[in-house]
Amino acid sequence: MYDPQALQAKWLPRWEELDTFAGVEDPEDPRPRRYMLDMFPYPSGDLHMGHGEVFAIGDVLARYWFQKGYNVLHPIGWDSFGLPAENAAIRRNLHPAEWTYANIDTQANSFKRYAVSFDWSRRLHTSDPEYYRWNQWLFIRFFERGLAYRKGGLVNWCPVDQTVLANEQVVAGRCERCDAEVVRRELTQWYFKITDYADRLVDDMAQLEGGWPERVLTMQRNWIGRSTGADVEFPIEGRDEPVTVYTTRPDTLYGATFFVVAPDAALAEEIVAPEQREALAAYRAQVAKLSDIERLSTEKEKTGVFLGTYAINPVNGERIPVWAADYVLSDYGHGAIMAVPAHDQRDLDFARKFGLPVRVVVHTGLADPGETGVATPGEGTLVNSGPLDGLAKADAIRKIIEILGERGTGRAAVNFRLRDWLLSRQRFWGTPIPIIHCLDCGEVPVPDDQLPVTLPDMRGEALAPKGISPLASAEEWVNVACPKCSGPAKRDTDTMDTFVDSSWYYLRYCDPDYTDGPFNVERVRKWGPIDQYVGGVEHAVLHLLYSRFFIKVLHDMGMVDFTEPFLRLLNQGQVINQGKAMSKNLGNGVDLGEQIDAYGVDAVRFTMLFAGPPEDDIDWADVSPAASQKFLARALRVMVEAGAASAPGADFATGDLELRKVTHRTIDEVTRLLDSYRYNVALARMMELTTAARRAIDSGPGAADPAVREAAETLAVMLSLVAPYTAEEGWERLGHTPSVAKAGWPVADPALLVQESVTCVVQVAGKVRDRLEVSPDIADAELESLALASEKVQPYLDGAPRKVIVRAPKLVNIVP
RNA sequence: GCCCCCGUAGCCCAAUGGCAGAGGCAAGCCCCUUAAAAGGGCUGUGGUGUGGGUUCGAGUCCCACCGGGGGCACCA
Repeated sequence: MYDPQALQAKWLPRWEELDTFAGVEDPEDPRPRRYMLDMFPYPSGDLHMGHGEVFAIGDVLARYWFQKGYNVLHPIGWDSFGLPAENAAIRRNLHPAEWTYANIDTQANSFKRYAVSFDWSRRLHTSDPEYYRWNQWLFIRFFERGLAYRKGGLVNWCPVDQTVLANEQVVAGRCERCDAEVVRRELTQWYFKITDYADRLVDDMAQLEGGWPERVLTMQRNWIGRSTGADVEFPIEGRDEPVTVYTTRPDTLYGATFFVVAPDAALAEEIVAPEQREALAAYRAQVAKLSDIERLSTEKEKTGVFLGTYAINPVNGERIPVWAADYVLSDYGHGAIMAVPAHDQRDLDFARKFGLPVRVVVHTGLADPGETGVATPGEGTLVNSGPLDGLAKADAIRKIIEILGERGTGRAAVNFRLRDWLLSRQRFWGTPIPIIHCLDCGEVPVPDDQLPVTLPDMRGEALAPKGISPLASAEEWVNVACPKCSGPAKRDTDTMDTFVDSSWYYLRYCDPDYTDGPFNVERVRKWGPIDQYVGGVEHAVLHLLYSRFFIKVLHDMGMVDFTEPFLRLLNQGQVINQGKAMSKNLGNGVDLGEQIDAYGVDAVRFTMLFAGPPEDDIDWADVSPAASQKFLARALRVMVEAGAASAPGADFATGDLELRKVTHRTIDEVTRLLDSYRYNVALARMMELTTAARRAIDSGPGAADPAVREAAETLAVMLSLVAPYTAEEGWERLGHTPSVAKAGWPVADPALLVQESVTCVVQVAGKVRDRLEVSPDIADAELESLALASEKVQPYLDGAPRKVIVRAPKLVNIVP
């Protein structure tokens, strides 16, 4: 009788004692190192089905590498700062730490039961002062390098969470966390200068090709949005300084028929003619009322207002009207554009709405945009463009940049969609920003020897969001002496985005108790970068982009010797139920703990991995943990019966040849399948091996045959990756000492992989007409004559064949 | 609207351009059993969403369309 709960009760305490996966930092350790990392969890409650999947996937790989003889780093920690703890604390009149650390304990116990091969000695929590101290230390280093700065401007404000958000945390105008519609607010906030690294963030993706899912790379590329073009200076009537615009199509400069500035930019107010001032003010008010969601709608009609002033086209001296319109963004490029309606759909829509002229300057062979309303952004020959006439796009761009350069009114330029990372938050449960504001000295970093700046003791109602950070009301905490002049000063009361915490936690795992810096540089040199990262695709442009940025900065600081943190990335699918995401509303939730209680840890892990490729979603309604349990019981019986019939150390060479071949073919295939992350197929092969061993026991050479032991031992080791309890029990029943995790990965004997004969298919015109048993190393010519001589083939041949394709030893195709 | 991925048996899924089926679920049948459960075994008529194309040969490569999923969507 297979009793998974009994196996768990038996082995879990034994494993605690054995501590098989404790980290080894012995410099003499000859094993090559590997770093396997799962995205660390947020302690929102107990582990759920999604955790069950990610950690099952990660654990197979970690255990596989361990069995193969690598020194594996496979750590766990908690991303334990964040809003849910704070909201829970307000609701229940607690300190956020109470809720947080209770959940961490729950999750830690669940992880242990789930038998994930973590090195528990490296555990960390980002909400520990020993951890966030180093967030502060890093912040100050960034500040010193000009990479952390404060500026005022329009920011995204989440009215529900009562804090600002980074651009990356706004999805289609809504808060990524709580889905509330964000509003724009004018506020002074802290930023990390990620835009300084925009080029490298794009260029270094070359290192990740093949190791990261293509779609994640695409999403990052889109997010960064690098484009190349030119800056062109347009004089404005009645203004001393020209206004620069950015365009990706400088070749169409002669087609500019009007000029547009962002209505919310200072420039609009500055250049508006007195008689249009009122109109602009009204338009600005109208625009300000729009939500982001309305503003971003592509369905929206173009709106705008004439500013009563004119710009001068620098290449032909033409006078073109200046408008303000909200389809021009104040924070991209220079907040102003030259409008070329013939070759840009947005400009054309605007021109048609307001009766502005359309001039074709690229002959594309398509109908006149002025007539059709369809812009022609494609390639073509330049016309109506003075010196550019007759040129193709690329040449025209080169030429016009040259002309502008000579006159000093333009130059080649690169622009990015990426904005700086807004990192301050008006919430409590995060890392205090280690800056002291002094009236005389300005922004003064807290001296390193005074770190960490710990959070004041606040709980319950005191944490309720008020639109400013709760820390502001902790007066004793806020008021300090300026570290520079000792005068009265105030601490910065914002806390850091928790994505700061997760941008470098994987470095600290290498030596989590290190006290001389955020991480042990030598240890990171040894362990880094991460060989395999496993986690959800929801972080494609959040955590993953921020981490890449951090590593590049740390590289420039000389603290790490690599430029990309994660060499390989695997995005596991979601666990869904009945075709839909699990949710309370739908009432289709499945609880991980309940599944484990019903079927056992091993069966749940097995089911997660067997369901399909790891990146596919698993519909729990389509899979059968009961069937997984049945298989594990069957596998364990094979191991138990083999163990009862023979002793360890048998000479496998004397065993049944047929079974031995199956075993070794399985080793060969499973090894290759695991190397390519095809766990579902690898498990199918293990099931086949189990069936073969079963058959050998029942109707073959019998349980005592050494080949049966060999198969059973192989099975125990392979299953240890997926079903550690079952495998451990089987390993013991086979007469071995725990732990099976240390048994070592089996190696296929090449002599047992060769087949004496292969079935060769003989086709005539693609249809199978005969099968021949041939030697696997038969020569093409011999196989061809054998095939042509076949009696079954003869009737289909009419004289000499036109062509014979031979793919020895498996196929011959005769074309009559 | 643009880009990417995926459509194989009732279901989940396999198949270096070479016999469409490895594994599992469900279903049916058989053995074991007094019986049931447990256990062991047997059973696959879909020709790979549709239509073209390339090839000696296409589930696999190319084109178009249909269906599902995802990303981007005033970034000049």
